Amino acid sequence: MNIGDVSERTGLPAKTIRYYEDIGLVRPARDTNGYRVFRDTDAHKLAFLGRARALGFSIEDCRTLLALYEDDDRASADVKRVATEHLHQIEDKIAQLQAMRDTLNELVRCCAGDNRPDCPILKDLARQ
Amino acid sequence: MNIGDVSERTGLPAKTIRYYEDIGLVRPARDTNGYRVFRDTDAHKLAFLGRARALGFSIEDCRTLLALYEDDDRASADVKRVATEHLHQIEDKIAQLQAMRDTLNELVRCCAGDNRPDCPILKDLARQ
DNA sequence: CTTGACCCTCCAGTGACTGGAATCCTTATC
DNA sequence: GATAAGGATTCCAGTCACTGGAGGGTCAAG
Repeated sequence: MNIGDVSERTGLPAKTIRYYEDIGLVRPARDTNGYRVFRDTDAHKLAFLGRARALGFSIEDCRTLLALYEDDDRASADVKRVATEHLHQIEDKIAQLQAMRDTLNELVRCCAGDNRPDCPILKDLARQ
Repeated sequence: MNIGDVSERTGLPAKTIRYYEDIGLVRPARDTNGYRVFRDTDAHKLAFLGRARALGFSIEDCRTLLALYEDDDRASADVKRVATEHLHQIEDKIAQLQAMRDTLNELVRCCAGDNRPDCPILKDLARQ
């Protein structure tokens, strides 16, 4: 498989796949012409990475998860730890964003949104 | 005021304040020794920026908001537009993160987290 | 005069790509 | 055999909003 095929299969842009090779997440073979040659296991790994990234795991988490995946002697506790930690970060982020949203909602609600200069949003940002 | 004072007043790191000067958000005067000299209006602007950033506005949004703030002939509609657009982006982000959280929660819930290798989290990531 | 707390500039790095230039390889068509 | 399109390669630079660090100048106190 060339990079275009595996890109289509996994939904990852070719650029991203090259980047993943750069940082050592995959190691496709090379054809005599210099083209990358992806085997099924490579495509499989890339699909794994795509799904882990879609769940918001960092590249370093993905590296860890991939290593655990390939380790037949792993403990599921190790996987769970990574996932739980990530889950907490997501929950923190959601809480942060919700706080922003609530404040913004209130400010937007109070703003007339007309052609006069008076604006509670700016007033709030400029409060002493 | 030197940069340390204004940093303490606004809660922004000195590095960040220098960066804001670099990108033209503030233009403090200079003392003969080369030190930045911040007037109250500069400190006030920086506090404004700090609050806008805390609400998640991008630097470019901050630039726009600051310009509107300083324009006595602004229309509050312009401010409201910026804020509403940002609010929508935050809401989208929250929805994304909640979807991730729900999936992760389910996966974590199903994982025994013991010393056996069998793991539904990896199984899900590796699904064909 | 020294010490320590400030301040300065400039450069490089972060995360995870993404865009673009310049070039090479393959395949199909004329 | 020439040519053109499409896909592959590398390498460099840019994104966003800082942040860290090196190497040096300035100031106030003791």
